[in-house]
Amino acid sequence: MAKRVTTKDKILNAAEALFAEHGFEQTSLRQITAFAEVNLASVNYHFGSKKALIQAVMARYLEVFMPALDLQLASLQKQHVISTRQVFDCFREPLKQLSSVRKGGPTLFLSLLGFAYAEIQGHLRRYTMDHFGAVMERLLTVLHMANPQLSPVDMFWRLHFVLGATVFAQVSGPALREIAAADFGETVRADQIVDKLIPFLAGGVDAASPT
Amino acid sequence: MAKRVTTKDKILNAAEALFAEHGFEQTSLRQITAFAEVNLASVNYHFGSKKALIQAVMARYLEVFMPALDLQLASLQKQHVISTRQVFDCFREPLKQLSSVRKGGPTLFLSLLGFAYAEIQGHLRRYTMDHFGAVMERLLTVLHMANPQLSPVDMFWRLHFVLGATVFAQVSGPALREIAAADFGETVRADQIVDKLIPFLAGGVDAASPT
DNA sequence: TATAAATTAAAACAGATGTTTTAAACTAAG
DNA sequence: CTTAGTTTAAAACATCTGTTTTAATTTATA
Repeated sequence: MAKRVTTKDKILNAAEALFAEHGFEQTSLRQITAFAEVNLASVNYHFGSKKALIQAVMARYLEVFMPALDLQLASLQKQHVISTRQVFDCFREPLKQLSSVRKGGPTLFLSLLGFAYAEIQGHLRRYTMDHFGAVMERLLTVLHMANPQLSPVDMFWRLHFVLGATVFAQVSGPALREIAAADFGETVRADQIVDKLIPFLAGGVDAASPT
Repeated sequence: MAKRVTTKDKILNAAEALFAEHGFEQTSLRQITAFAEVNLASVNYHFGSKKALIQAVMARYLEVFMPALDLQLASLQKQHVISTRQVFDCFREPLKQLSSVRKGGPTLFLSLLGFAYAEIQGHLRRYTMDHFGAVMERLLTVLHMANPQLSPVDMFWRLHFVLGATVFAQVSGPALREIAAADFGETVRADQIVDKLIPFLAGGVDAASPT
């Protein structure tokens, strides 16, 4: 008795695909409903508003990712000596688990996160802090364990540099992959960007403090 | 005989201020003309379109910044041994020179650049490559001199991670500075972000290659 | 000063957006 | 089968966007 695909799910899936490709603000409700082959008004009927739809799309991933990340960080936290590299490697497994949400889930999630952070900093910041504030705190804790020589404020800034590089790598990912393929003849799968990113981030965070 | 402030300059100045604060797409022509106290239609009269206005705003800074950067890079290029840190330090002086364009010019320029890159990747990429492609090539050259162990494609990716971190630090700069002040009681001037950023970037680029 | 050109002003235009309203169609319980 | 509740459909709404048009005004030229 396979349940039929509900309108609500059609909308979520269409919105997710279009959001990940073009961003939230650049994607109109008409594009979504046309792609989902449902009526325009059904978005506001099922979700109330576009903003609520965006949150619903993000929630499907965050509810899987955040607890998994928290688990990894908690496990790492038990150790007495922690490297920055280990902290960032904590993101790998939770990211992989997003494949269970959907094929290509890890890449989709990172794209969505990139656009979310790029377009609606305040909005997402509030949502993330409200729902997953504990995870973020644990992240800062283990990062500080890995880099006790860094002052809290310097770590704060570097964490946001990290976010910036990550977000951008994802948002610009498709375009950059094309250029890399054309200029260097090296095809890079979307999920391989993370492999290139993590050493860079760890190197940045581990750098000597500014004088 | 101080020349009166022309409508064209009023528009440029108002647009620059609003663009730097809210981004290009988030700033409407009506906001600009209201702030500049000029008629709405005068934008299209003097510039032709909003896109052309954006380019005009950017050009005022790029025409000062890019040649100055090229000079720094060319000077560094004469040396036989170059560190990544030296490459990034090449940006400091050209940035400072933007104070001659306007008070707070360096910060304004970085904000504009951040929004430009975040919102209209292709558009700005084309413009930059068309007008200042030689500078970008020289930048890649010296970066490769500083890191001969990195493959061209890896350097390509890291350069864009650098861009992402930089852009984001600037776009999110004001908000982050507020948070840093509130949470850590440390006030950071806008131009000091660069001091925190450069060590991070150099550390990231210098990191060992991914296995 | 008279005339031509350049600039400014006000209004309308054409298109897109998120949202709401109203009615129709479907679905499930009594 | 009938009815009540849920869902879908079509249209209109209100607002905003960049742009164009037309006329008035200012500026500069001869």
